[in-house]
Amino acid sequence: MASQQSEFYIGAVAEMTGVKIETIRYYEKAGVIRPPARGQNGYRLYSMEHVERLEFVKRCRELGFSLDHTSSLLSLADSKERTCKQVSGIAEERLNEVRAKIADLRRMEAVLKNFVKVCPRNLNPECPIISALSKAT
Amino acid sequence: MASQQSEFYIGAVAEMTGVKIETIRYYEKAGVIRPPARGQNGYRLYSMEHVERLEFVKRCRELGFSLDHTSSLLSLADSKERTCKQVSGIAEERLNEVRAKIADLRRMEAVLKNFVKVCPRNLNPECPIISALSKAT
DNA sequence: TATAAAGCCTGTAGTGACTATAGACTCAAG
DNA sequence: CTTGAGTCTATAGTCACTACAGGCTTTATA
Repeated sequence: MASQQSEFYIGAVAEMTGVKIETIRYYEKAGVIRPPARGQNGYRLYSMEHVERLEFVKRCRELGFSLDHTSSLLSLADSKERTCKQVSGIAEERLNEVRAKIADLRRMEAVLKNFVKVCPRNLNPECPIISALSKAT
Repeated sequence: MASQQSEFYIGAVAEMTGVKIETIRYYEKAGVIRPPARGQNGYRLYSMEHVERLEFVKRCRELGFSLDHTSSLLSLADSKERTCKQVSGIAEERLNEVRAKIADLRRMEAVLKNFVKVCPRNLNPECPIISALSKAT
């Protein structure tokens, strides 16, 4: 609350956020997070604000948002002119992607499940899986 | 059946299989499919066997098998010493991957669905999505 | 005090599975 | 004879990291 100017080296930030050192530097180069101050030795000096931003990015990434979308969400979080609609637009887009991917994977799962079911799993060379992969349905 | 030695240029093969020209060349360089014969002009000449192999690869890729696993499946398809068990081992591995990914995506879906649900999607800056992303749960 | 270990720096290359481009050659049609 | 389509090679770009190599600085130990 007061003027506690706590600053952290990259290693401490990595430990606090669970984002790897290399990834933090990568985010900086990719323009996702702003470059922090530097000490006399050239070391990056992060403030608590940086740590919070990195946590924001981490949560976005855990939801599968691209770095582009993550950057957009981050600037919306900063902007005073943002509208709730803009934010939910990005979220909806991601939700649709996720649902499409689930549908894809469920199709794959069905086929693979059947493969495993019909396969005798023995030591003979005859295999229904190979047959299925070898000719069109 | 007879000695019909039909040969195709890469463009024809791409059209027949639905695998893009560049991808076919990439598969060759990556060692997934064997290099075909070449005509006097240097053009690749594919046999029907090549076409079938490419279709095999395509089906594997549609099930999400890695190129490594696809290569393994392809050589198992060729091998006389293969066992059904080896094949189903690879399929089971992929099935587990697919199920793990579905589980991941379902978690994301749940969160995103809730985001969209609780978001008023209006023109105000207050947004529960931004709030949720900004602080830890 | 010397030195070693740990941490930080930059820059570059590798990952997977393509996709795209540049520049050159060949081939068929008008 | 020229145009356009098809093919060739080699290289770079994509995404989101990850892993070096080689060189600083800082901290801990002998």
